Amino acid sequence: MPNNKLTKSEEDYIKTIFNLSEFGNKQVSTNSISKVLKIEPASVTDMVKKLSLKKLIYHKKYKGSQISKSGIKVALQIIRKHRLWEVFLHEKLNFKWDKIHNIAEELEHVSSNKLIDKLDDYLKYPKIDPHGDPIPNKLGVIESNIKISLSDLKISESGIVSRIIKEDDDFFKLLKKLNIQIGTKIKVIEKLEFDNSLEIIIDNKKLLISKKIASNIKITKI
Amino acid sequence: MPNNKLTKSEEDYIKTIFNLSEFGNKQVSTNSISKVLKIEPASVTDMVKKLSLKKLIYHKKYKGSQISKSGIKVALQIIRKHRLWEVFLHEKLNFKWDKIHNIAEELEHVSSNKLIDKLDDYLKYPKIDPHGDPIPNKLGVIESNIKISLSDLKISESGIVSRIIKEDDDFFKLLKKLNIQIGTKIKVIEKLEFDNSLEIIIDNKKLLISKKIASNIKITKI
DNA sequence: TATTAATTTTAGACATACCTAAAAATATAA
DNA sequence: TTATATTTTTAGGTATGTCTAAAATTAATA
Repeated sequence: MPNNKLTKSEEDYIKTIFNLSEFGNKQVSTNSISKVLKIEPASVTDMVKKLSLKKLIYHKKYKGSQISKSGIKVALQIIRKHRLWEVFLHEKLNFKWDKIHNIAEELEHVSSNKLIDKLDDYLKYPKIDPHGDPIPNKLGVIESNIKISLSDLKISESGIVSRIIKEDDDFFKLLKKLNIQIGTKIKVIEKLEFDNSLEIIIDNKKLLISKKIASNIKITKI
Repeated sequence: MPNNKLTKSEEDYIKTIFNLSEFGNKQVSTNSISKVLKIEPASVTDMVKKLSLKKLIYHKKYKGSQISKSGIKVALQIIRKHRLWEVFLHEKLNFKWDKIHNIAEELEHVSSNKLIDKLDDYLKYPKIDPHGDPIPNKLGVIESNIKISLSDLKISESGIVSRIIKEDDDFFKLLKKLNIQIGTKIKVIEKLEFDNSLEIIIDNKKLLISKKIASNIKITKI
């Protein structure tokens, strides 16, 4: 049974809980939601109760929240809208990739499904958004095994190295020196405006790599 | 002094008051706003007081409301957004012209001015929307062109439909049924004394339309 | 002009989505 | 394991934007 139309607030909570839950597997604490949305924990408790009544999440007092199947469905549709709008803003309106998030944050709450499907068609069914994040299809399915360039990871996102593009001994040597190989876990902590270099963390050690290096490394987002 | 960001509700009221005021010249009654927005008169009174405090309208108890200069400015920007989105929906996403109004109604409240200016550029600065309504530019200026009401056409005169006044899905549907849209050529062949209905010819077919319908259709005389 | 009708406003309520302060439950540390 | 700290919830409050019912004002009509 499809739920009634959700408010912008409800949608924001569902999206946040989904994002914090790592695809629905983890319990999400009231405090963590509070921090992401910058809303006081007491208010989060209120909303979490409400969403629980609507069966979009499960919630037990003092025990955190877990997103439900129908909650995941809703979340994926919001994420789909967000990312499709990001593609539009970037590709058609020529917004820089770091300027599109806030605008998409507003557009994602426009309700018409017909609109988003037509937009999807117009954009030729893109699989990833300008940040490299995968776009769920109409049914909420995310194509798995999507690999994106390390240089497309956003700040504070992580991934596992899954492919090296440039097949070249010198490049391999360089990577070895940096302790980067297939399977290495990498987290991006900063992107320098100056030359697009990435500051990353590997095994708790910070290092700086150029955009060129990063764009020759494919990773699977985690 | 630019006002703080307005809520969706406030924007809806301002737009409505502007539309009812015929470019700021007329007093607008509480009841007429109530009817357009489908909100009870008592609630309209509340909001009208609030907008008056913000100097977007002038309001005297029991005497109706008049939109102020800054109110007009705000209204024109909302209308600009609405109509640019309509062009986008129609031209880029291939929505039928009678389906776009409600979606644009939501999109017009997305706040970014940068967004709307880039959209304007992307659409190549259109002058009219799919309903034939003029689109204010960034500064709120509307390029004028002389249009008269279909109901003011005389017997045996013809014109091209250039604008639909009443923006309402039911009315759009009716027009579609009658095969009337922007660009349709209409000739008036009779005006009935009985109720001021017009007998007109479209594509060599005669039909009868009420005065009310005719007065909501603007045409350019040919 | 006096009465009736219509419009507009006031008064009091309600839902939503937030807040603060304090209490309750859980987690951590001595 | 008890004391302390942290997290979460409850309780009560606020602003926004709506409502209904009734009072005030203005307009229409007999």
